[in-house]
Amino acid sequence: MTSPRRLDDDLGFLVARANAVLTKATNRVLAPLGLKVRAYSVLAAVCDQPEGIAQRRLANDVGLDPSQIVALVDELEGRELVQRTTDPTDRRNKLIVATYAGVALCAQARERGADVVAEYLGDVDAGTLETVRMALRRITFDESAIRR
Amino acid sequence: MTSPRRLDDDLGFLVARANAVLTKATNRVLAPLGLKVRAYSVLAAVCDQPEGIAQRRLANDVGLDPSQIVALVDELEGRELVQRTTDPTDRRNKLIVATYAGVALCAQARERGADVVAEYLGDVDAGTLETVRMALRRITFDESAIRR
DNA sequence: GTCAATCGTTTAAAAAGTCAATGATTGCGT
DNA sequence: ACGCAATCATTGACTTTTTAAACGATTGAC
Repeated sequence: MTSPRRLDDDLGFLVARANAVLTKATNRVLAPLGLKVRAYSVLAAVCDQPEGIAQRRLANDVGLDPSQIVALVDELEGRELVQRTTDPTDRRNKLIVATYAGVALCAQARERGADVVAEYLGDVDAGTLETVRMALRRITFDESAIRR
Repeated sequence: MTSPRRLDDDLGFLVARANAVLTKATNRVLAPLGLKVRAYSVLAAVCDQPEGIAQRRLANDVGLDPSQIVALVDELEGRELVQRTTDPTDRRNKLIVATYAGVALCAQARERGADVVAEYLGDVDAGTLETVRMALRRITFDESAIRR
């Protein structure tokens, strides 16, 4: 009914381009920390769950295939940012927990990521910023929408 | 200064996840038209320039590497959705123009893409929707921001 | 009229995403 | 107690997307 008239009115296109820009810029500022956005998102998701999180849930939370999580956790574990232990209550699960160093690095990465966003949206007031987040969350997490 | 406390407060992360969701869903609805989002964006960018557009500018408009445009335009040209002619005023340029069929298919694709967005954000009022677009456009096109 | 720059194109390599299969482990039904 | 289906992490193969360097053709500037 209300198709966009021009390409840069197309929300899907805008999200894609914004993602490309933000990913590139964020990768650049995360490079000194030895992280890329994918590794950062995994680390952050782990840090969000101090009790530890199963890789399955991790994959779901960050929106990646479980097979990719393996390599990413491997890398974080190798750098001692994260610990991998088998869940005693269900030995199929591997519980991932962030180390002190992991939490610290994550905080730095968060800061730098926020700087990038501020670089582009610094002069946007907090209210509209939250509106944007809300819309994106709806796309990302809305269970009612038909997917798959 | 104001880092996100949790991963799903991170705007960059939200954009990335929303992009994944929208891309997947849009690819699905475009499949019957024989298009994917990348080809659609190229076709749409061409349709936005009825006088024709050079591939270089095309690459810039859709945010893809010029080398990718070659293959995408090749495909569209093979399907007669687009015509490629060398610019008489500058024979280095190739001018891309959409055919009738191209414009028609683009309109269909636009419609289907809009349907996907409506699926997720249908109950969001037009005002906030435009706010979201504005923010994304700022990220995508803001020349003042430090890039590259 | 030479030289640097720009264009489209080709090619190669890296990164990211998709998908099926495997072995270990669990919970359920019987 | 036992077998069966389901779930988990992991591996491997495969496709798509991204990134980068190089090339010949063409142009504009000096």
